[in-house]
Parts: sequence; C-alpha cells; structure tokens
Amino acid sequence: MNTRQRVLDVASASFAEQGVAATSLDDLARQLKVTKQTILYHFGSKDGLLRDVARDAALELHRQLQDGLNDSQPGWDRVEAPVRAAFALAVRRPELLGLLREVSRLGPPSSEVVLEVLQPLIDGAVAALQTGMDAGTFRRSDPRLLLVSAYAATTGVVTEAEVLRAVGLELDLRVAARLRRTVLDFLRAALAP
Amino acid sequence: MNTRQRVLDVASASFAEQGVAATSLDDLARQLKVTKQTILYHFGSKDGLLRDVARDAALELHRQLQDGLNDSQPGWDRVEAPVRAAFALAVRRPELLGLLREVSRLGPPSSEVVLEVLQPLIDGAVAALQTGMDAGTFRRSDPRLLLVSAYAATTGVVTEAEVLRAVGLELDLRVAARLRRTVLDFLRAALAP
DNA sequence: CATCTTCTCTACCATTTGGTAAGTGGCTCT
DNA sequence: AGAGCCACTTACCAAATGGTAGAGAAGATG
Repeated sequence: MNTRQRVLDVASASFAEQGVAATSLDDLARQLKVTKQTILYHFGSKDGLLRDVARDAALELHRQLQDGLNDSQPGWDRVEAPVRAAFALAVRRPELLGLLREVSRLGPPSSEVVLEVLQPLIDGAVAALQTGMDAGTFRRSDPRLLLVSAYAATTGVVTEAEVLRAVGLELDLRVAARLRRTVLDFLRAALAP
Repeated sequence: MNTRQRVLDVASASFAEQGVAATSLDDLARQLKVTKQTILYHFGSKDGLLRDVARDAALELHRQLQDGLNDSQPGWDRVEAPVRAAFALAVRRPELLGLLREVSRLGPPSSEVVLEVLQPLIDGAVAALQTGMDAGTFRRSDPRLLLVSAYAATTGVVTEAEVLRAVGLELDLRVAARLRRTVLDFLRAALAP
C-alpha cells in the first residue's frame, strides 16, 4: 500500500489512543518499519502530519454524515440518520471520533482544518433544526445547544471506554446499538413537539 | 501556600489543558518558580504526580456530588442534583472534568485511583435508578447506559470548548446554565414514566 | 549544643525528541 | 545513455525530557 496512506492510518490510530504529544515520530516509524525521515519527507513536520491526519478524519466523518443524510427522509429521520452514521463510523473506525476530540482539544491550527471541513454541515444542521422548529415538527429550543449536547452525548459514549468499564460494560456491537438507542431516545424526547 | 498543594493545582490545570504528555516537569517548575527537583521530591516521579493529581480531582468531584445529593429530595431531584453539582464544579474549576477525562483516557494506573474514589457513587447511582424504575418513578431502561449517556453529555458540553465555538457560542455562566437545562431536559424526557 | 528531619537547591546524565543534510537506487522522459 | 525526479535511506544534531546524587539552609528535638 501507499506509504503515505499507511502513515496516515497508523498516525491516526496512535494520535487518538496515545494522544498527539505522547506519539513520537520514532514510534510511528518503528510501527511502520520505515525511517522517521520517510515520514518527514511526506509531511514535512509532525504538525504537518497532524494537519493531514485531522483533515482526513474530518473528511471521513463528513462523508459518513453526508451519506447518511442523503439516504434520509425529511423530518425526524434527518436527526436519526447522522446519529446512526456517527455510531456506524465509531464501530468501523473506533479511533476516529477520539482523534477528532484530541484535535479539538489541541485547538488551532489543526482544529481549523477540521472546522473548515465540518462547518457547512454544522451550519446546515442548525438551520435544519431551526426550520423544523419553526414548522412545528420539532419542539422549540436553541438548536445550537441541542446540537452540541447531541454531539457530546454521541462522541462521549463511544469514546469513554473507561467510563463504560466503570459500570461493567464494554463497547461491542451490542452495547453500541443500545447506546445509540439511548442517545436517540434522548433526542426524540427533547425534540418531540 | 504549601508548595505541594501549589504543584497539584498548577499540574492539574496543565494536565487538563495541555495533556499529561505535553506537560513537562520543567514547564511546571518554571510556572511555579521552583526547580524540577522540588516537584520530584514531593511526588517521586511524574507518574506519582499524576496519581496524586488524579486522586485530588476525583475526591473533589466526589465531594461536590455527595454534597449535592445530601441536599436533595428523593425522586427526580436525585437526578437533577448531581447534574447541577457537576455543572457548578465545571464553572468553579473549569479544568477539573477535562482532567478526569484525560486520566480516563490514559487508563490504569492513574485511572484506577479515580475509580477507587468514584466507584461507590457510580454503583449507588445505578442502584438508585434501578430502584426508581422498579417503583415506577422512572421509565424503565438500562440504568447503566442511562448513566453513561448522562455522564457523556454533561462532561462533553462543559469540556468541548472548540465545539461550542463551532456553533458560535462560548462557555460562560449563561451558556453553562442553558446547557445544563438542555441536558436536564434530555434526562427528564428519558426518565419520565 | 548537636543531631535529625524537611525542604529546596546546584550539578549532572542518559535517552528521546523533532528536524537537517546529504546521499542512493529506481523510474521516466528525452 | 544521460538528466531529473521520486521515494526512501544513513548519518547527525541541538534541545528537551525524566530522573539521580548530593549538598545547604531552617527548624524541631534530644
């Protein structure tokens, strides 16, 4: 496979699990069985690598959400679809949402590229919620707060493995499905007119 | 003030904001205007410092939650009180929940000491939810999933400053109060019989 | 007064870190 | 066949990292 893509994959996993600062280029190089300079050749610097990893992750989330939305009916399904998409992504690439959280914590400049990719989707979601509320399809509230809460609940439950362990659960397919239902119940209850 | 306590305070803030790996003992020493060896004298090693910081944070959260519970009435108030307590703590010490999240991501051994402190509270919460469901006070569902979702939503909204920014908000007292209401609305809707 | 403990310091050190410099082998294009 | 680019290498390096060794000052205790 493409060396560049292999680096992105391994770095993405390691950045998400160990954190960016705790991941050294030497570590990555060792895992990939290339030299550190190969990584630097492709990405220029560690920050450059992080930027590309972040963009990749944002693009994948964007694609997943967009696909979900494209297959959805207007109304409640437009809320359910992105949540289902996010959970599906969390199952397929467990590290991805954790990575986006890490990037968001680090703030600019790496978080900028994520926002660039996702901002239109965010704005669209806020607008859609507002429209639904104006039309009486959804109960009236602040769509921005609702969106943030939904995001926090969704990424939280699939990211916090240690917290799940504390209540005696482990994140497998079944638990993920039940968590998704819980989150969707939250949302349905909060949006029901 | 006590040097030991000053180290704990600064380390707690830095571990939460920069992450543990991105915080060097030299950084902390510089901020505190002591030498790195003074820190090592009090905590033995960086891991030792992290353990004590984690325990401190867990104890403070425990105290806050317990105080909230002590002042609460049976029934719905037992759900609302800890959420209010968590939000109050997030306002008073903004870094604390972020720190616990960081510790939870790092996993054992530092996460062990947090669990040791909070596990009884977690078990108590699950039991209380179960009792309420059995008594018909709450709608029936899996109390563990509910607890995890509530935790994820609560810590998420107060931790993800960057996400708030993406929808054009900033975490101040007013926004925190409205987020708290949103989260409580989620919970009320999910628990109403 | 002498001694012990507590706390902080100066002086080092081995390792790891991100990054630079300078090739090397292979492929394509002319 | 030779020129040039691409992907990757070996050889370094300065700075930062967590940690050790040991000493000095201050107060408590006999």
